[in-house]
Amino acid sequence: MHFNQLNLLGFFSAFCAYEIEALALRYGVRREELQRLREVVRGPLPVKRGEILYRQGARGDAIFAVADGSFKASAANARGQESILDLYFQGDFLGLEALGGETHGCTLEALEPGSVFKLSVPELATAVADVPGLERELIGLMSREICRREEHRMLVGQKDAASKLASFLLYLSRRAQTDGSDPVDIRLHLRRQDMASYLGLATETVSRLLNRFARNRLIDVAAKRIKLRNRDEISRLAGGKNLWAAAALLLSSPWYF
Amino acid sequence: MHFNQLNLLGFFSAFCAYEIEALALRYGVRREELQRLREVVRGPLPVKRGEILYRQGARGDAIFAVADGSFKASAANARGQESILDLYFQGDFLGLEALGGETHGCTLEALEPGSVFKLSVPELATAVADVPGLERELIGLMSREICRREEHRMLVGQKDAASKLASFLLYLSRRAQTDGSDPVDIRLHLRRQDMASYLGLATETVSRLLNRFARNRLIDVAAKRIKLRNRDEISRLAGGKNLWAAAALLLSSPWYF
DNA sequence: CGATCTATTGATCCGTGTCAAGGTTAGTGG
DNA sequence: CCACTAACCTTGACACGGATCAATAGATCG
Repeated sequence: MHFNQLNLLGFFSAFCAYEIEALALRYGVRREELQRLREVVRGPLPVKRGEILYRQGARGDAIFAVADGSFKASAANARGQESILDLYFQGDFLGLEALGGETHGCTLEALEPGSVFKLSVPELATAVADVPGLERELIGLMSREICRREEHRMLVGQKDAASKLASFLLYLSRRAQTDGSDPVDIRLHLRRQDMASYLGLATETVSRLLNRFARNRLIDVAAKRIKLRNRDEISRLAGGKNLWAAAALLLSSPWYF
Repeated sequence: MHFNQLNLLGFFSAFCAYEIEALALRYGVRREELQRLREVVRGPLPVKRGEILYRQGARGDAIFAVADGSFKASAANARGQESILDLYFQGDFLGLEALGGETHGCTLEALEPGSVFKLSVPELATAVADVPGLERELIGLMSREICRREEHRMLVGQKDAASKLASFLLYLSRRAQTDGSDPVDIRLHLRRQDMASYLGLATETVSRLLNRFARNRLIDVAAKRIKLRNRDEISRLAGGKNLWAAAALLLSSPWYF
């Protein structure tokens, strides 16, 4: 058995809806392994808006896969105020940082009604012995998680506020696309305050920028929705002052050849 | 067999210096498993200052463990200029983000003469079948890597430049301590330019701040060395304007009880 | 010992945080 | 269904931190 990023969620869905026999046929997996997995994966469990999946400091006894909806990870920073560390959408796995046996470093809250699959960590740990390829799949998940977070780190590292916001919009669009949602008319259940925190900006700056973008016909802003109208211009903003120089430098950098 | 964070590196060191028989006795590991591991781990391999372990875009066909020295991970950002994504010290594992089978997202360069253990990814992938607990150990490594990077993300997310630098100094001190180096007199083979990039600041700002800290008797600055003289004051700076408020809020937050 | 890269220091200016006030939305209870 | 309240968003004025430009001094290396 070998899972991969795209089909794992679909597999979970089928997993809980179908009989073992049908699944074994459909995915070419041995019946005993499936039986074992069914003991580990629970769901899809419905979650309400504002529901907390786990809190900062709690034991990492479960990880979650987002079946539907969106979630925010937040933590109290050194100053004591909440700051948004991460946003999760369909297909993302939550709580991987606690797989090493440590506690959760952040609090996870649902931004809208949705549903998740829940995987108990202790049960997962024993199941890996019975299900070949499962642990390997976990490694793949974590490596992708590292890359996903890396992207956010580069985002908050940007100096220009407009670049940050533009990059953020493009990221949301990309995510919507892979989730099968509309990549142009983006639904986003996030307050300005949360966006600002996620981007490392002040609330007022986000508000000002969104409205400036709207004035310049780059986007349309509505409640809980942002529509991209001029993607090229947004990309240009996201890339910094001159993308051409970047491209030129990239082409001349040694590893490229 | 069960490795853990602290002894894995020591295990590698012993691994390459001793005979299989002696190791099997010392660590209580079966001889066949050791034989298998020896095929995967190479080193310690000496590296020169400025040597590149891998380049951005290269296939992720190996991961490395730092036996000695320090390394910087850099990548060309959207603007085309190099930016420092990460710093690695003794005991850190490099290249984990490529374990999922993807390419390296950054270039890895030695900051000083040192040595590394090299683990071939394809060989590692086959070895996990023979060595129980190895894949599980990899998952632990990656979860810690996620947390380590998270810390950096919070660092670059800080607004105040002095906070960033102070946090950075404390991080270096903490790392030096766990590596058995002097946590007060920190060796650091890093140009101002690289520090600035790592912290998301301008070179001049770093220079000014370091000298301001030195003027205020917080630190002593020498070539490739920084000595912490007033750790309390540095902590205060790192924590933002008032650490007390933060502590109070933390104590009153619901998950704490 | 010059050539090149790196660090320091000063002057200036722009961007964004902060404070303040008013407007809008959402959620609650009568 | 509407009044009421609290939370959220927008907009303006202002100050300040840090980026940027520029020029000099110091370090490093062949």
